[in-house]
Amino acid sequence: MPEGHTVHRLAATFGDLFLGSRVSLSSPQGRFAAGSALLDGHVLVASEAYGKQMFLGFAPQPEAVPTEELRWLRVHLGLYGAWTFAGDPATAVVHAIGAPRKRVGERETVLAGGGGISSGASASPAPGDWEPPAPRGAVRVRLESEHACADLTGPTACEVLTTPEARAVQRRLGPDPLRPDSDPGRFVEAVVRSRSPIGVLLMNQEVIAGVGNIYRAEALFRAGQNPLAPGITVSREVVLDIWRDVAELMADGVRTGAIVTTRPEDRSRGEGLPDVGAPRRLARQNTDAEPGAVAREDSFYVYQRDGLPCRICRTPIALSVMATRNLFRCPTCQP
DNA sequence: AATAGATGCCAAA
DNA sequence: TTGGCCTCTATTT
Repeated sequence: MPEGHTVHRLAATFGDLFLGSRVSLSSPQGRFAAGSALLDGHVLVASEAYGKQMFLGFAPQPEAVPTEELRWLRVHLGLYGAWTFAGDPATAVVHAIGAPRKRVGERETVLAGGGGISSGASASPAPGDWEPPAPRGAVRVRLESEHACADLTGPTACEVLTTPEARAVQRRLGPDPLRPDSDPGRFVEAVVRSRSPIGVLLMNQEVIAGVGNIYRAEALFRAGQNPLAPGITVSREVVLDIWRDVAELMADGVRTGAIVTTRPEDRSRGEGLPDVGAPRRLARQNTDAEPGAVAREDSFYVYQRDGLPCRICRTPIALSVMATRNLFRCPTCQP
């Protein structure tokens, strides 16, 4: 269950692991057999994220190929999609999973050896002898190089596109706060010209690309903004502040692999506030066990904290539904 | 064993 | 607004 920060990490991971390498593609599950065949044996020459979508560029040979002639694998993880990586022991440790999967001990690392999640006992093979682990579950696509492999499960979109087709997809997306070339003004104008609630606009990928349900809820809380307010009623200044805040939060997310929107002083473990309670459902963070990582129950102001007291004013967090998704809000702090 | 639910999104009504 | 899709995990029976 990724928002944009996860996809940007994934694109970076593919760059680390496969850029410049010839890769084989297969579809262990079978549902992407035709697409895999189109790219099988090609060289990865580009790895990019636009909002929640990742584009991997392939060329038939390593020699320079005009951009117009590349083939692109477009992957959108949707709600459940995930990538898992494995690599030989010599391969640098990298990061990134899509959907959080709480298997004991799982981290954002490349799994050395053939054993999958907890490869454990078996002696590491010599780098040259590395064999990728057997696919686990319904693997739509496997990318495999000499030293690493990546398995995709459960994507909402996975297809091969030409360059113009890929561009057409990208053009329909709003500015992505994680891309340096993005124009905040496009976001601001789209919001202040719309009668839709700002809580809907933030989830609209044509308005801003990469924001999902957590960043929506948290950014609106941090702005003290009622999600129901029509965009047209919000000042440009406030909208621009929201852009800047989201950009910073998401950049943190890329760095750490986890969404953390609380300021240290607002976390229950910190000074000051008495324990404000754990959520009843334990959503997962990729970095739970990481030393220094912020615990999941301290990471958010409102997301999945319905019924719990607001960290600032103690009013119970309210839950409703907006744009088909759960919306969390503090009725007092976000009037 | 069965079900609910998840950081998403589309098409049909 | 609703149903459908994709997959896996945690919770409930």
